[in-house]
Amino acid sequence: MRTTVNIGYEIRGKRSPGRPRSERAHQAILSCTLKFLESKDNGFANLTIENIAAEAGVGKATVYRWWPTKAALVADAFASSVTQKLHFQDTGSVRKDISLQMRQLIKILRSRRGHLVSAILGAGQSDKTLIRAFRERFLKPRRAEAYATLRRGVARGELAADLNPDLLLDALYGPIYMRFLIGHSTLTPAFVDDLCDLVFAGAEARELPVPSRSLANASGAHGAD
Amino acid sequence: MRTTVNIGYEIRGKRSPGRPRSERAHQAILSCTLKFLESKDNGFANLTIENIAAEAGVGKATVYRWWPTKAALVADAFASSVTQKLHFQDTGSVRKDISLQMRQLIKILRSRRGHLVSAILGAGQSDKTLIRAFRERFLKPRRAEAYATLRRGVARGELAADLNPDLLLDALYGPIYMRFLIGHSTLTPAFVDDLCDLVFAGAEARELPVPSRSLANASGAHGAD
DNA sequence: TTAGATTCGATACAGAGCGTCTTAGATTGA
DNA sequence: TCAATCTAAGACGCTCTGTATCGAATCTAA
Repeated sequence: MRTTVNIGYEIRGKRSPGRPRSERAHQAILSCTLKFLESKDNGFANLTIENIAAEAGVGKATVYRWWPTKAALVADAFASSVTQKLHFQDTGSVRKDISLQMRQLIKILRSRRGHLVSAILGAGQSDKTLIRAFRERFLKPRRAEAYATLRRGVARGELAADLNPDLLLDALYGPIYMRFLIGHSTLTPAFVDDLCDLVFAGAEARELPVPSRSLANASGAHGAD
Repeated sequence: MRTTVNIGYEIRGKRSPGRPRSERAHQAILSCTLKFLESKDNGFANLTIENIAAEAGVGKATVYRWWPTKAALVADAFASSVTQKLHFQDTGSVRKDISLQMRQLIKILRSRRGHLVSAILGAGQSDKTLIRAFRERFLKPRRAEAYATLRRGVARGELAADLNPDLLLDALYGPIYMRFLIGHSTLTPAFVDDLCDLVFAGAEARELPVPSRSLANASGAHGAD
């Protein structure tokens, strides 16, 4: 299943004969998919290939040629939209670095882009391709950055060295995703602050910093599915 | 929209004339819906009313008569299946009471019943009726029990009295739901233990127990949607 | 310049499932 | 008995699916 944004032709100057793929059509399809999913009451369920094709001024077969399923299309649209505005700073304080990024995340989740995330995660519950795309293209890169941030905190003695980084990150981000997906309570900056107060209180170093073991190989800490 | 399990007839002995509703058909429909959603690769998306009707040996119109949408049917099926095996004990330790219940929860989520939960939460992302049904019928009753458990902990001086109960509960259960829905890591009893270690460390009382304010009116702490 | 390859937009097609409706029969209270 | 309400079965028009076909367009290679 094709789930990568891959123009497919013109690799090292070589190009197979034939009419080249229309980049205009490609972009129009992804753009219309994003626009559809970001709008108010639309979700994965009522997105139809026919609508997207018509909206993009494209033949239906052109969509099916490049994306075998609706899920693959949405996954690519999501990947092409992943914001670059979600980074960790280096303020000298882990707690500050992370809470700032958490604030950025809830801002995105509460914006129109949030609809896209809930569409992906929602449809992902019955389509493993989608949820995998979310993990690989969204979660994993951000985790990699977070690991680096945590390692800085350990080196500065702010965090316990033997703390499991995935445990800490899930404790911080899990409540955000839970509130986002279940909607039983609001996602506010004050909530982020309180959450950080609570979780970091249990994550602080209680002895002098020692060479980290569990954080040293943090990037390999992803468990199986 | 009808989303309550309501037999509808025979209220206070009064019954309108006409053939009574077939309880056999009613139960067969709910049962087949549950069976379908609990099986391996089935989700809300590929559940069809026609299949359910055929499987239950029931006319399609009989389904539509009682449930206006697929979502209402699934919500009712879910409500009729909500296990009674998910309660909090009173061991004398909040941490123990809650971690035991968390272990029960992950056991359910990892079982066939977990498919039902992910189907509800997944489809709920594009159907507010469903996600509301989950909150009202599953989350809220369990939260009410959890508040009581936390109050006991405050009274015993195990928890800080000024701690927001929803914050603490989201910090504990959010990571479970996140792992369950995103699947980036596993839901094991060891994870529950580590998570409790981390979160309760920040929730412990650091002064003598005082009369609780935020926990006193905990049952009214649910925010807006 | 030409032949072959590949894509394009458009549309036709069969199939699945939707939600409504009709039918004929069953079961109740008045 | 009769009106009311339910039942199972399935016909109906509709939308969307995913595939196939069409002539036109655009590229490489000979």
